[in-house]
Amino acid sequence: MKTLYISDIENRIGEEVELFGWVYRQREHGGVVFVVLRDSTGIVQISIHKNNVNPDSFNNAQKVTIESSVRVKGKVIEDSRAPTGLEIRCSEFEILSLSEKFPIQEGAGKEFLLDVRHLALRSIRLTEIMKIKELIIQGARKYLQKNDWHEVFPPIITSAACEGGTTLFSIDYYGREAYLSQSAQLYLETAIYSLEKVYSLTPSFRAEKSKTRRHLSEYQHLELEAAWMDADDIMKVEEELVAAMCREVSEYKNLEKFGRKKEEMILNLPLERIKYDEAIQIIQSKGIDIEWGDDFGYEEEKVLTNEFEEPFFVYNYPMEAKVFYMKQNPDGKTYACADLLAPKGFGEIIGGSQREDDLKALERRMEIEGIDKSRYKWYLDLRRYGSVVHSGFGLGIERLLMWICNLEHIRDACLYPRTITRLEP
RNA sequence: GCCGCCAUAGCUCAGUUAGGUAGAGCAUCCGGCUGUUAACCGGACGGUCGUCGGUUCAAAUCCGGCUGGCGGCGCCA
Repeated sequence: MKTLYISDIENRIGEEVELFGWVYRQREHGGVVFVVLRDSTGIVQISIHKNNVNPDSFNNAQKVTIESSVRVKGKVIEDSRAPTGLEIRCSEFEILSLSEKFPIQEGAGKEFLLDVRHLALRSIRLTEIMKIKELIIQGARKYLQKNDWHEVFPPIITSAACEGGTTLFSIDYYGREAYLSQSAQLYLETAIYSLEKVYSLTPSFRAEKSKTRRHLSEYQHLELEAAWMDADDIMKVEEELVAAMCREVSEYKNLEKFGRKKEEMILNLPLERIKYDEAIQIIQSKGIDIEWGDDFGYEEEKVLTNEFEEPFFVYNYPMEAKVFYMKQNPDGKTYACADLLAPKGFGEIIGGSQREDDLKALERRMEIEGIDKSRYKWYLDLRRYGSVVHSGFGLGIERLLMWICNLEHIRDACLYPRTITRLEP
């Protein structure tokens, strides 16, 4: 078993070490061969001098191909000429598996890289993005555990829509039509009557034929739901959670590669909160034609989010722009809901609200929006048996990661992005 | 669903405006080089120009259909 990783060798200067990894680059220069070795922790240059190794090792280093797996022995030395300032002076170079010609080379196009995603995942950039994705989830779990949230595991196979308009993927369920879940929310609502504060991290599926850089057909959805919390309470949870996720990322050593500074990942709480009414005014002041009651399109959202440096809330949206299960405000026109928007056009990261806990009011909303109540019997039951003020929200992990890593396209936030046309590999 | 764009060597692309014998860089192969950093230098190899049809003496280039894809909007997290 491998025991030493490339990131460990900075503590082993002057020592003879053995490393296992993959060939990232190979350059031959007459009597010296340079191999850059890659593993999960980073890269290091190996120099193989003809006169310092046995002929087999030198021959191996000469013929080794990109992405071959290798075993290397040598002394760790500091050398400013090496890409990372550290280098292994090789004494043994063994090829474990000689790679066939690796299909990916510098300058490969986006489409081609997606076709060979199983190989493209070896890139340093994607490796780092996956590590940061893991960090934000770790940050979330730490926060949730510390604050006594219970993790639950709702079904992915469901019988009905959770939200009105969005399109569902249907599957054959023993001869009946079933759907892949697009949100765990309604199931989480059922769990708060026993566990009070619950969350789930599940894939959600949207069959929207969306071809934008912010959309996936399958994404990681972190959803929270809590009894005894109103719209203000849940906004506080939202910002604390996002701050905890960002704080975890702030320790990542290569953040500057993504154009981020450590300080930017320490959010200043409370985050700014603006009413929908104010948001409309800001957008109108930029010369865009929008009226009260309209939801923001992408152009409007971009103009608005460019006014901010950190994520911020927009709350109290008009009812016509949102969904039936939200709690109506006393003004009779808006919902007690809030979205968390990332700055600089990255857009909506969280959508949340207080939920309607009054049976009559909920039924009225469903009638107005033309929703078949019989399909939501169990959901309505929750309002018959000890109804309680409660709130919740959903966070798109890839959307947050996209903002944190300044990604141009959300597909880079996934191992295997699922988009309209992309099902393989 | 709507709007716009693209398809030429293994990869990235030029050539299309104005029709006239298919180009470059990288990769691959061969040779050279003991400090390279996407190494460099020399040579070789590499193509039914997505597909079907039309116009023309002549089509990668002009016109039409089809297929595949990209970007954006709507919708959303």
